[in-house]
Amino acid sequence: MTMRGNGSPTAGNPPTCGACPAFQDNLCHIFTDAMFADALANTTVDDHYAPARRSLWRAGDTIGRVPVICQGWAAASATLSDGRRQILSFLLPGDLVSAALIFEPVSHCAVDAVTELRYRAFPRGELQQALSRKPDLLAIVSRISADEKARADRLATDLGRRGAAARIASLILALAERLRKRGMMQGNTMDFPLRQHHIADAVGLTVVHVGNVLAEFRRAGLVEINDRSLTIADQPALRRIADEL
Amino acid sequence: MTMRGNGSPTAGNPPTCGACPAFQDNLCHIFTDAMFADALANTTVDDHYAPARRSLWRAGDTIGRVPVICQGWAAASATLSDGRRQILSFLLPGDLVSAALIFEPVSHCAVDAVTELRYRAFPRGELQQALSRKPDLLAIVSRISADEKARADRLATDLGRRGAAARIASLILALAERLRKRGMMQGNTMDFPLRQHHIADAVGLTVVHVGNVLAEFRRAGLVEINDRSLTIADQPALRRIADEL
DNA sequence: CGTGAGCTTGACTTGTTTCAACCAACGTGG
DNA sequence: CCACGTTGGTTGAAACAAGTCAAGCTCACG
Repeated sequence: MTMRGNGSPTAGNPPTCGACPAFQDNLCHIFTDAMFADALANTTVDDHYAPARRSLWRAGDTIGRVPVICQGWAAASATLSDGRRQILSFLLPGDLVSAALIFEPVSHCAVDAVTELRYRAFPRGELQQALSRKPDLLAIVSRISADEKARADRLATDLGRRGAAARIASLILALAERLRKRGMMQGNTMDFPLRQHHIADAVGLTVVHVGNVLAEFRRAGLVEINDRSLTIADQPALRRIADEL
Repeated sequence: MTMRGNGSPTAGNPPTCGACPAFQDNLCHIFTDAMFADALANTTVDDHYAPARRSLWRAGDTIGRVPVICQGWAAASATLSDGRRQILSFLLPGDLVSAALIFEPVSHCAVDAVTELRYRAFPRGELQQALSRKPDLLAIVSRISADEKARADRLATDLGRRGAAARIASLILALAERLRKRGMMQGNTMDFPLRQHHIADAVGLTVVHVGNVLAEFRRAGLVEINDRSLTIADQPALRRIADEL
């Protein structure tokens, strides 16, 4: 299955996305799910490409279609008036950018490409129709939405009640977990395209402090990071740290 | 409209909740909305009462019906293994405890009564049926769900990227705003049943520090707090603080 | 009258930020 | 080819924000 240029219609083709390996639960990649493939059989689909570091949408932007990440990582974030930034979630291949976009065409946070990125946009109207036709789809979407909410709540408790080391350990473990579900872990190592400033903005710390904690993790033999790849060397210990202070 | 005892069915009665004043948008009190009143016309409804400080549900609990707050305040929170707690949102009269509960019967966070509390529980099955029958209702629920998500994201950015004073000011303003929509503000003053430990758990600080900041606010003439009631004395200044550090 | 929950205040400690300097890798254009 | 700016990472010292510990106070309640 190959990617098409911007806006090229592929009516009749069950829309799939060749970039992502096997998916093991219905939280991911819903639009290529058997049910959706049926519901969206004759819909127009357009694919998009963005280079690393490109801003895709800013808070308040109108998004005509419902985007799904196919390849690469992106970050959804909120920016304060003085420039401070909080990354609210990392978007991985197979992720709907936001479940809310199925119903409302306006993004409430900014989205930036972390790596080179490919995403696919689906027409909102047909999605909604499919949704009201098949209650099963509604269950899936509500599941995705609940999952987003659970992740946001988890982030809030991490930021509010955990120390630096725990937040960072927690982030690493959560990403590993999500990647594993997508079959994107090789043993205990994963592609890790995040810069320290991404991590800092995600866990609410400064870049310098993140660097220190990460160095500490490396010294303690918890993780190894080189060349945009991270391996979890001592998962039990990392998990212990994530649960503690 | 009067309250009934636990579990007493009121079939045929459009379910309303006499405790809450006028509601000005569809985010609140959806179950008494004209559309829902129709959809749920002959459903059984049961009312519940809980004294202040009572725990209603713990994380992971199964909740048979979908609860809506009628009177009083509650807090939804996550608790860490060592007892630290993060309040994820305060539930006000008219609030659905969680939109996710419409689709799944298990709560992913704990809920505690802040004040003496009355809430009403609706049968999930009939709610879902009404939802798939009328697409308008789906729009409303998706709106509520998006709103919950936006609030969670807002909380995360506050906790991750703002200082103590800003977080507290932000909380006060957000509560005032929500109460105003419900017609529960008298000018610039509101009922304010929160203890300092609630605020502390909501903004991710210690009780002592919250006390200090609040004292500072009072000294600066920003707010007045006495006898479980809070009045915003200098809203512009408070707003400025909420946006800054 | 005692008890416990809630608020206030002060002294001290810790975690995190800020500021600054420096290095390595990389791409660009002369 | 080299000089150069940019981006990302590392390290150390000093400043600051928030946490901890502790004591004393009020008030409501039994």
